Amino acid sequence: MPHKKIIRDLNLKVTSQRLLILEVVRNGPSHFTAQDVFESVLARNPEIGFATVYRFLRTLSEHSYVTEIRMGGMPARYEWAGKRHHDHLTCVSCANIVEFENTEIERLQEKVAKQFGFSLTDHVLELYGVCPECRAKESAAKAR
Amino acid sequence: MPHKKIIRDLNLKVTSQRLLILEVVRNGPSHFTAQDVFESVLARNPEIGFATVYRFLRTLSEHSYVTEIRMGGMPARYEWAGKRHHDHLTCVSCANIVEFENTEIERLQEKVAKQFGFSLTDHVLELYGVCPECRAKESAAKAR
DNA sequence: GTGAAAATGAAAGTCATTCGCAATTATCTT
DNA sequence: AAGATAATTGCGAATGACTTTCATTTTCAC
Repeated sequence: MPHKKIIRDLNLKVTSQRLLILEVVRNGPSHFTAQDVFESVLARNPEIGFATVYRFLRTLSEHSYVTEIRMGGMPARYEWAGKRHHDHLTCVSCANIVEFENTEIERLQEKVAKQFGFSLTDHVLELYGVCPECRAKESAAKAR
Repeated sequence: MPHKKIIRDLNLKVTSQRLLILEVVRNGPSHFTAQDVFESVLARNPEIGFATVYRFLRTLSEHSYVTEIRMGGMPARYEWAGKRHHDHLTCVSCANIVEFENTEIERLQEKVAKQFGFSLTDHVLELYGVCPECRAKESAAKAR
């Protein structure tokens, strides 16, 4: 979908800043913070304010164009929501993020909600661990 | 375990403020924010500082005496970690929290981590939905 | 083109949390 | 039990991630 159409779908005016933000969000790395986006955008247009980036990212996430993940303390991470639903497995040592999907877990979540009479609207599943590379490094360090 | 012993186990000095904080944490509601604790503690000792509560709660959570749950934006919620592991199902409408445990989900999480070669250290699973009471209210409101 | 309404940038404001530090206290040491 | 000593505290100021405000541009429907 062309970027202009996305903006119009949101009932917003098409501005150069919004186009630039979309450009960066869709062509950059898949996980990014508002700060990341702000910096990339700044490089191409030094006249942009970071409030504009925040504002637009918020709007995009409210309309499910991007997914916002807020884990305690640290800045919110975003990602373009085009792809299928998935959760994250994050390395606590190097911050590398792996995406996974597991329909079995999803199904069990629904089941739990139903058990308590809740209608499920959303969920957060974030796994934390040590990735293979960091595990290797750690055992190497221990052997030394 | 007596509160003094808990504090000594942490290699900390036994002070009246730490004892008071433990008192409040262990006898109050099971889920609480630092602000909640601060206010309860203030009622019994008006000479206590906010930072002291935060500092001690942080230490307690670092040593797994309490569990800290930080969801984006809002203040961190804590709970005494004595009980068995569980996750939360939170009502987005009235903020009521239901605890649940599901070993099947836990097992699948381990499996996912193993698939990617990670050793799992931690996880966050928070389900959001509308509780039975709020669902009833909502449909009543709609019918009006 | 024109003008009303929306968007923007810069700066100030929030809010939860953390820090710096001088004054106070708990726990040795003797 | 008194003093030494090192941790702890309360306060206010600092931080960091947003969020809002508002005067000034821009956009776009006519």
